[in-house]
Amino acid sequence: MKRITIYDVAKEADVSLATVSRVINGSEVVREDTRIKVQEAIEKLGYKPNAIAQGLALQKTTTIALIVPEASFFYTGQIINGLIDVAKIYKYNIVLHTTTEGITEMNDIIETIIKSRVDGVVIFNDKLCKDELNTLTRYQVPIVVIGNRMSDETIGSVYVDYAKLIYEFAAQYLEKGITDIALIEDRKNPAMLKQLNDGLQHAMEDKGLTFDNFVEIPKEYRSSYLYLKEYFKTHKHQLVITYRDSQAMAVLNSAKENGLMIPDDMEVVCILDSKYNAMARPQITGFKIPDYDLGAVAMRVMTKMLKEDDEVIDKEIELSYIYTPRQSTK
Amino acid sequence: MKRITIYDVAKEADVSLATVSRVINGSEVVREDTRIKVQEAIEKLGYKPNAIAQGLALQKTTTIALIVPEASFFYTGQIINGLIDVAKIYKYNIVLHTTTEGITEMNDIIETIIKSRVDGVVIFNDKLCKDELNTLTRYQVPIVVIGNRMSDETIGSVYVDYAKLIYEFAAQYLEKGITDIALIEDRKNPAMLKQLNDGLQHAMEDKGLTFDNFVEIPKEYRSSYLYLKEYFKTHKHQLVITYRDSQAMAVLNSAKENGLMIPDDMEVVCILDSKYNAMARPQITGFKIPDYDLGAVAMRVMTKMLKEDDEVIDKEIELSYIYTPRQSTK
DNA sequence: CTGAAAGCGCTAACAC
DNA sequence: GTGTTAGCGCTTTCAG
Repeated sequence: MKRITIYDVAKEADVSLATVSRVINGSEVVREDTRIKVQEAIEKLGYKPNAIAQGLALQKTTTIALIVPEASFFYTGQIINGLIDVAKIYKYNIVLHTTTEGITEMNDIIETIIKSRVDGVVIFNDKLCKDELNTLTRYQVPIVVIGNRMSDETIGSVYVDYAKLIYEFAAQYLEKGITDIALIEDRKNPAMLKQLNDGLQHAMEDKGLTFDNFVEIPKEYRSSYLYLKEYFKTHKHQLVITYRDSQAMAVLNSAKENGLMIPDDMEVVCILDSKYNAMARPQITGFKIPDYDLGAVAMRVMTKMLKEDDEVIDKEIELSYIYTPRQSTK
Repeated sequence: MKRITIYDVAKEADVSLATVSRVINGSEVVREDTRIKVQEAIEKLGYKPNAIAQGLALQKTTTIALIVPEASFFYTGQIINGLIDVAKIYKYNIVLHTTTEGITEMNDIIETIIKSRVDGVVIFNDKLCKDELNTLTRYQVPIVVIGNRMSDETIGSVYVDYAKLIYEFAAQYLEKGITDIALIEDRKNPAMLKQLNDGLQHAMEDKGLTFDNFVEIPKEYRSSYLYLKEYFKTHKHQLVITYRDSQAMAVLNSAKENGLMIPDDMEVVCILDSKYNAMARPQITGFKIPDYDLGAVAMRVMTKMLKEDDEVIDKEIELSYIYTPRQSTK
């Protein structure tokens, strides 16, 4: 099948290509019968407008780029889902970029993004440097950041205040006299870790204490499980806080196997709740983070930034979490 | 910053735009000093070639579309990771489409894909109809299907033979005289289910038996857990087979709470292994499916199909699984 | 209400 | 080696 263009349709319908263009774009000014004539030609030829050519002519691609660390974590998946679902509503396409360590230079991604002339980019990335944002800004690409609070002429953000989350949570425990609180984490996500650290620190300081119970574990489940199995032979805390579900499970399994009863001997909480937390035994307490909404709202903010009218919009949107107590805390 | 084009660079470097085009595309024929001159102009102006315009001129977009059911399952995530990683090597962009139930019509996706003139599409979708493939084929879009075996002039596929997998597995058990085998599954993925069913049926028939132990459970963990908690009050099998990790865990938890010991009273196996299977207690036996590779190989097949030379390529690629025994089977 | 023509930014013959 | 020019397929004034 030969590539069929607007020109073929024009000939078939015996009108000019301008008219065809008008009916494609739903212009009001076309007379009913010529519209029908054109529609039929389109149908007959199986014509589909070339979005690339449209993009060139209109100087916009109706696609936005999404940068995530990697696609396989449940919450990144959810963010992608949310983002795509609302992108669909506004007819935007999503081109996905991952910043897999060792495989991709962030710079390369930014480079291809600029070349591809996307209308905007949504970034959910942990180690996100100001540099990258700057070059994007230089090329006037609107940005929405997921996870870090910030805003600017062309930057918006959607985030959860983890510092506050952990502060409030820890404060409760400290209030009850429980002060041996440990944070068990790899350093995969420095920005997040900083927030958690700050919040915890803050809570401790309010009680005249200092926080120094940070336990660094390996990045993968298996090795952290083994690591912790050793660790809990000689250590124990009143409360252990982890970030991801797999980390909480490593704690759970290794502690149990060292004879520690959860939650009686030690309480465990996982910041980023997931369905797997409810499948573990004991079920793990967590905070429901609105991951799907982070994506959805980010995309919504993006569409607003992309609209021409200068309606004032809120460029920093904080989403809230829901404490979800289960069996791993008292 | 004004949009800067190849023309600006040409003026700045005092050459024609053809020359600029040549250096952008690494043409050999440019003299060294003019190349440098142009490079400097590009640098100075911060010029980035417009991929849209290139796409128009070259009749190719260097982007391929990926269709998945939804992004949040671990294995879809892995497929995406694999696909993107190799796409990166060949400089392809990935635009991601999800077929979330109720939100998207498959037809709409196909429509936007055709309009966006991607160079190819990779489909990992369960309820994938021949219809959609046909319209894609009609517009001569090369296709690689993940998960179902098929091939054609413009269609390739990468898959795992689940029928064989389950056949071989079940045959072993039947050999030992274990015949009360149940398949516990929702009907989210009919194509997959059919394969499993066929394989199991086949194995049973080889022993002069028939398979009729299909137990349909709800699609979400929580409800299937509750469903099974009732079910195991009055039922019990020698071997239970599930598809996804969450289903296996629902079985595990509900069975345990009904006093069934795993694996002594009942063995459990999960077709699609995941890291969570190793976190459960008892740890769940499964089959490592090369999800990352499914994505990676699919993309590799795609690049081969896209190459001009008519090197004969294998368009049906079967990947293998690895049986991973853990504690939930004897 | 419809058509003619310029332009979006780039590539690829074809000249020179 | 480098420049000229004709597209790639579509949108959008500007006339009529």
